[in-house]
Amino acid sequence: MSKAGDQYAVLPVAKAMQVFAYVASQAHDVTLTEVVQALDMPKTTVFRYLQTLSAAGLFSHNIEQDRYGVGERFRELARLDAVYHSLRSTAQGELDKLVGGFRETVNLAVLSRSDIVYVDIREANRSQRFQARIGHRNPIHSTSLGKAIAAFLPEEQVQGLPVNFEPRTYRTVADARTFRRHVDDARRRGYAIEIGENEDGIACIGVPILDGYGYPIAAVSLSAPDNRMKTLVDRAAEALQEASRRITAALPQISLRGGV
Amino acid sequence: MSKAGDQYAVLPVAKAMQVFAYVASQAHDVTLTEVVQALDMPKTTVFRYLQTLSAAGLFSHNIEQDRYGVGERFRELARLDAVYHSLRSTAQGELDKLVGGFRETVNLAVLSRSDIVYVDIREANRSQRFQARIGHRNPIHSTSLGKAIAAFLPEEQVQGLPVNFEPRTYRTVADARTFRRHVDDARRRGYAIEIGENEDGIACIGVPILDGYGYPIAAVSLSAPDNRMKTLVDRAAEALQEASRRITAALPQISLRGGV
DNA sequence: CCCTCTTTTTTCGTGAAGCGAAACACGGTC
DNA sequence: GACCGTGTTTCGCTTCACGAAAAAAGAGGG
Repeated sequence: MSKAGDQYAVLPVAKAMQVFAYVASQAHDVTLTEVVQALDMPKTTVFRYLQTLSAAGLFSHNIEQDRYGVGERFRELARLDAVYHSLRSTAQGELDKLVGGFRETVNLAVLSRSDIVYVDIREANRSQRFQARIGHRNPIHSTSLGKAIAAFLPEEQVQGLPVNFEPRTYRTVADARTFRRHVDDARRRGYAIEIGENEDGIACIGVPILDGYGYPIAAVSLSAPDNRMKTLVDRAAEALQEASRRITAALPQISLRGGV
Repeated sequence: MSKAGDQYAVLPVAKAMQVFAYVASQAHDVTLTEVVQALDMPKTTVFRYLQTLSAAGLFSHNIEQDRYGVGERFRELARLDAVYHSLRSTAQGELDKLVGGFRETVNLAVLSRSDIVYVDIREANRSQRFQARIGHRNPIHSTSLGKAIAAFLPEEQVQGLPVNFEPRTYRTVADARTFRRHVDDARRRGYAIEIGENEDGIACIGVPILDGYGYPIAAVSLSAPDNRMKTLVDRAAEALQEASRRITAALPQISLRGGV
């Protein structure tokens, strides 16, 4: 494989990845010597990589047979990536359609601990200063994205959410009761609204994206200055829900349960 | 994570795996500084790991945005593993049932280049000396496993098989014509037979395992001394086909195409 | 348009630590 | 019981990974 030329390559890492790729592409669990012969590396070196990768959980080491195979941690990461990858790629077209139809900013976000994380953002209007960026976090309680996801989370998981009710504007939801009401409303309605609770003058309407098991793995939202938003709430909610349904349909049938 | 105590751990590899896990578990493509902050590692170090992992194809480096994400090579390996893992785990019970029902050795194998590779083996009779082991290879043309798979491969792929017709016993198929006939017979019949062509005195009957797209990703076989085999060909073929169908049904709906 | 701040890339000398030969231990097999 | 073919362990020698700090490349902002 390419190893010269990549001037910043860290050799142990590059070689360990060769081992990784070999083991992962075998249908059976492999032995130390098998890897050594296949990759023509010193026994000690391969031994150490196998140990290291096993310790990291990417491999599982079957002690009684002295065989190494792909580990559960790797499979978790792979499942997570499969879902997220599919989410982003199928959402792409839908986001484009939405931003094209409304000429307002459209966001895609997932839940991560007590925050929502922006995964994709399409700005209709590049002059806005405050827009979020990919990877940025916002609280659950101050965004329509967060409320939309919370609304469709299993009850016990909503309880467990570490919401801190940190105020973002003077309108930010400040206590559990109000939050609860907003979330219940969102569940009943099928979409969440947020008016200047995260950023003054900006309103948002958010819709969850459910996976095949009804679990809200993400949310899409449309955000606009609140005067403009008033006139298009209904149309936007409808369009967002349609987009969400289409994204759900294209998602792989994989459950994430505790994987996040 | 555990890093002390693992006396053979190679630090660069272990740390690179932390980076790997972080990137893979984010829903969005990440930036260098984001990883640095999240993992609290020196910037240069993380930079090098990201470069190394990108060079290995496990990550993709989005140059214009300077973001790193999971790469296609990783996804390939993940798909491959998902299929193989599922294959082995769902085959397990079926193999047990077969060996219990017939008291003969049962094998599970996949195709790898010009060989079949044993993935699981259940020996009814531990006194046999010649049995294959997990990971061992045998030629396609001398085994019922190979012929069963070849019989259900797309035509152009059968042509491309680098079969060398190396003789294993005096009965081994020695030319393309005969091989062709055996394979065609197997396709017609739904199972392949092999009588002393791989090992004197041992006969085998093999059935392909198709994935959801009809592609033969593996094969199961029952092998027995040929005198015993005579009396149970029909029953065995039936049982193997039943097992194969059940395994297929439990396989994930993922296509492997050129991934092997 | 230039200036400034942020983020990524490059350089470089030091010394920690990865390397691999070879020796050891272990479990089968003849 | 001696002999493979395994997987571990040790050990001394460099190698090569490390991270500070500087340079380059972008992104805003005045």
